[in-house]
Amino acid sequence: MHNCKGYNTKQRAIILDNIKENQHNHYTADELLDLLKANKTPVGRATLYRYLDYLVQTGEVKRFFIEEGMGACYQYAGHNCEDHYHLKCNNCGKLLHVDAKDINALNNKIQKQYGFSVDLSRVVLYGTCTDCKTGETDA
Amino acid sequence: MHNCKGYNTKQRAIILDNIKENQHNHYTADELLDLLKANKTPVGRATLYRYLDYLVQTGEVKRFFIEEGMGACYQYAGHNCEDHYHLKCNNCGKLLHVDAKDINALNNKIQKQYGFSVDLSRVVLYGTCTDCKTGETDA
DNA sequence: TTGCGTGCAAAGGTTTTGCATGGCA
DNA sequence: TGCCATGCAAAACCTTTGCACGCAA
Repeated sequence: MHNCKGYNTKQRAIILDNIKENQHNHYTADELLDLLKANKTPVGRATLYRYLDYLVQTGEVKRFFIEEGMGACYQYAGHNCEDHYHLKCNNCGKLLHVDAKDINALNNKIQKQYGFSVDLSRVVLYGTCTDCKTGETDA
Repeated sequence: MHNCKGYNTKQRAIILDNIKENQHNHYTADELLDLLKANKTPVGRATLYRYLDYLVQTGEVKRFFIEEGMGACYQYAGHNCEDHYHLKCNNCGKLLHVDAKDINALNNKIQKQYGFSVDLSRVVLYGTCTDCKTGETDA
């Protein structure tokens, strides 16, 4: 699927494995580099960025912009993201996968009214999750 | 309101006036610098960034990230703040501003079902606009 | 063997910071 | 007058790119 046009290298396996095994977390590029270094399987900076770009294109990995300056965050999403969209909590960083039927209704409206086709796999709505709202913790 | 703790300088008035007068548009920092230069009222880069940060803090101006990578966009919010969200065409890059009442309905559903509060000001839906779909032109 | 993948270092673009000067109150 | 704001340039930051070598198929 994701490797039908590229080579299967040691580095790519390492990168994907690490993201996949920590799919409940999101990492910046630097954090991933550190993680891989800590696991004694370091990977070059350019290699990581290039492969992440590729994984984001295929949809296997999601890229977020959480911090308001710069520094993208990456998180494993999986292959079947078309029937889900994502809610990202600004506070705790939690990523929720939510059934797409509600947003499909919105998509149809947008389609009819504006002729615009929303790419559902890229939908990420930012906000605050239940836990962070009730706990009122500003971390 | 926004100037209760700062000085009222010529530069700040210029910056705010320009953003306010074009509140239907959004600008990157560079675009704002160019705009001010074109109006023959240039302002220093650092001054612009510093004041924009301040306006974002007070809520008078919204900052969001459209392009995946870098370059924040700024837009006057003022009193009639979150009355629209954004549709971004992946092909031609066009940015559509759309009435928020449809997505407000979605937001309410999400709120009830998942207890998640969506930050409407950050909603950007990516997809393909009418022109690019029908014309099939890759710009 | 072919040609993509890798890694290093340098370049690229955006935002922040240090410091001396200028201007508001 | 006191203090904040300004502007320039340099630094900081994240990401991309060029190039020579290495490795998968």
